[in-house]
Amino acid sequence: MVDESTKNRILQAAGPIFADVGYEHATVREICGAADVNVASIKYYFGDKKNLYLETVRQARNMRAERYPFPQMAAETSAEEKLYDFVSALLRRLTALQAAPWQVKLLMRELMDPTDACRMLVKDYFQPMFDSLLGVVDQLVEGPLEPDKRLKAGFSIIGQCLHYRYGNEVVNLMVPPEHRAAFEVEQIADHITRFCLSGLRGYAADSTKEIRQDRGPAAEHPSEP
Amino acid sequence: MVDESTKNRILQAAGPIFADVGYEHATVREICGAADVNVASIKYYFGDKKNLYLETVRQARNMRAERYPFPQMAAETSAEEKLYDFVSALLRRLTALQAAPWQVKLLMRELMDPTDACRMLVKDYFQPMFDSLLGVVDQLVEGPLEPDKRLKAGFSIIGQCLHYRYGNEVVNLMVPPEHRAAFEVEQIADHITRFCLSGLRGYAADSTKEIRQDRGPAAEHPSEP
DNA sequence: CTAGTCCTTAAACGCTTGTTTAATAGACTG
DNA sequence: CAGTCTATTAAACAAGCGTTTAAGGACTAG
Repeated sequence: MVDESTKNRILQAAGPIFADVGYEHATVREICGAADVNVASIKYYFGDKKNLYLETVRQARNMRAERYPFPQMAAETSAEEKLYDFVSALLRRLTALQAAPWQVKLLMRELMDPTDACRMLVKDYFQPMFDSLLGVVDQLVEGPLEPDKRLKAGFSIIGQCLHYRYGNEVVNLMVPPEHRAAFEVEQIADHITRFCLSGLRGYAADSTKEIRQDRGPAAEHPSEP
Repeated sequence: MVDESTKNRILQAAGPIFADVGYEHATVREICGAADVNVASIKYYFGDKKNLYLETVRQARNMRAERYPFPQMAAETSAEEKLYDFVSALLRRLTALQAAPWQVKLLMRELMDPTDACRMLVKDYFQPMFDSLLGVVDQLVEGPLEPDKRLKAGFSIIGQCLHYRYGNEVVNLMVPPEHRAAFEVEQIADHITRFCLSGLRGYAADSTKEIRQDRGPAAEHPSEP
């Protein structure tokens, strides 16, 4: 049933390895060892390592795309609930990344540190998610939002989520052990959702108010050396 | 005046290189070339490459620490204004990172991808910033916040800022060119500040309201393969 | 002057990397 | 059967890496 061809065995072996250690740290010898294949096969089937990586990313994208045509939310679900679902699903994917399938790991790697032409597919993998999020945002504010504000609101939401992945190390250092229990996915999702809901509500409202009193360009840090 | 000793020349040369290309991609030969010094000097003065890196990070931290005892805000400044200043300063540091001094680049690198024992100094470099932010948060909400909520609020704020660095590539891909102009530091800072202000205001208020109606553990994505 | 310490040097070592070669075996074809 | 194309192999290649060696120069102290 499964494709046991040499070429495919290489791809199957390369996926998890690239996902775990990244392009640079992955060696063709390790990949070929895992695939139980001679090193020369890479030249034979893929030309070189870079090309193998590209095909691996492509494969990961396709596998995910057919597995997840991003979750359709029922129309009757409230926008608030949709937001929570989005946030919680994203958080879950990000923080459970340790145990995530290699396809997700690999795509995340590309998201954080895009290589070459792959950013094209980063785009067509993540854009749909983002658009669906923006749809929820639209429902949450009364009246249409200017396009750039719409985008910024979206970034604010996913920024808060992604921080628990990007800044994972730092978060752990800053949360004292006795409060560690309050940082489970559900509770973080709950916080972010509330924060964003009330953030969005007040958002359009006071868009006129000035934050800073006029005191010149002060409060700037001294210029860098 | 300046320390022209061989050891110091190596450190001066190593800093920008590690900052630019990271530990792995930096080669001792390149560093020694830049310092105009023999490769063996690294063994002589630092033992090995890893140790040189450690001393370089240490040096960067010290230089920044004496340059920036994190900005004291005047007591009469409003909390709203303080928040804006914080956000805008952080954004500026992050997005102007292209031209940032190597010390900042290097420390950021450690923040995003901590190596070994260095996370200790990641902590004592960033914790003070974070604490000062939490102080501002305290002023912005009426009544004391539970400790974990306080932390989460802080993470929400810096998460939104950091996203413009971490997700820089993706942001650029998702912002169409005609709205690019609306993504200058001031405007992003303005957005984030407003979003957080109204987020924080409503935050404590509706902490009782349930977001999700009870419909079981649904809306979960299908389990990963 | 001599001995000893500190520093610097060119060269090589040993290892790993991606890539390539050339030989081989098998399957299919005319 | 001879010939050709496909697939696979062990081995070597060339380049880069961090590290080490051993020798010698420059200087100071006895």
